[in-house]
Amino acid sequence: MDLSSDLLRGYTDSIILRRLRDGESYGYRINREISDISGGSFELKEATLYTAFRRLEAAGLICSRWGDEQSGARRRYYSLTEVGMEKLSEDMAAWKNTRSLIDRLFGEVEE
Amino acid sequence: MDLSSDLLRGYTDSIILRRLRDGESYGYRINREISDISGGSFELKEATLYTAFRRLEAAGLICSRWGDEQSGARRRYYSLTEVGMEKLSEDMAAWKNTRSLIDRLFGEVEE
DNA sequence: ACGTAATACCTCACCTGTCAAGGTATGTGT
DNA sequence: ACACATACCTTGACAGGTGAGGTATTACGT
Repeated sequence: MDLSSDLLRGYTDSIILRRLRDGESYGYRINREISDISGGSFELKEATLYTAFRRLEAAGLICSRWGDEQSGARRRYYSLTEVGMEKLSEDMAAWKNTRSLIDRLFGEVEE
Repeated sequence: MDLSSDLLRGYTDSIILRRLRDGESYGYRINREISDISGGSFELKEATLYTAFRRLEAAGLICSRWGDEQSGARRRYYSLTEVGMEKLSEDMAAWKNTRSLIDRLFGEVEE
């Protein structure tokens, strides 16, 4: 089952932040990890991913440096700032609330 | 805790459809119900709500009729079409998948 | 008589995030 | 030589959410 990214809109930033919580990483790898975790049912489009990096860096949630690869394509490495770590915590807490809210809104019994 | 509606974008349509599953209703009431269920932490903006009605009706998921209130403001009543009911079922199934995906993407242990 | 609030509907212009479609460059396998 | 994987990037169009505005009816207090 393919998941429409409309349903994940609003989570892209947090998903990327989460990928960086375990340490520095780069775009292509993050994208593959997300695709792997989702079992292929979802993947960020490149345009979305790189737009998100710009947004997150401008907001001071991540920072970047160019890698010094001796061979292969150059990579830009991103890492979480302290503000970014706090934001991630808030986002994960907000997710629990949102999840329970949507569950209730879709619930079988209310009123 | 206030929920950013960015996190709920993509669910507005389904949430409205769900409100109509128990029978005909109208905008103002639907909005109040959503607000009640969320305990006041979330409510659709009017512009969002009425935009959604247009969209859903154009898509053939709901249909509308003007009420014949003897007093008070006029109401436009909406109800689910068959296509709308099917769409709601699909949306609720998609939600379960999305929920589990985000849980995994936010998960503490993977790889 | 007048103002205010609740009910109930609506539209327009703007903003933001997604993404198709393009692009660049390096290294590996055939 | 050519395709493919890795790895990055930008532009323009599009869709949904929303602030700010609007209309109309009824009820209540002063």
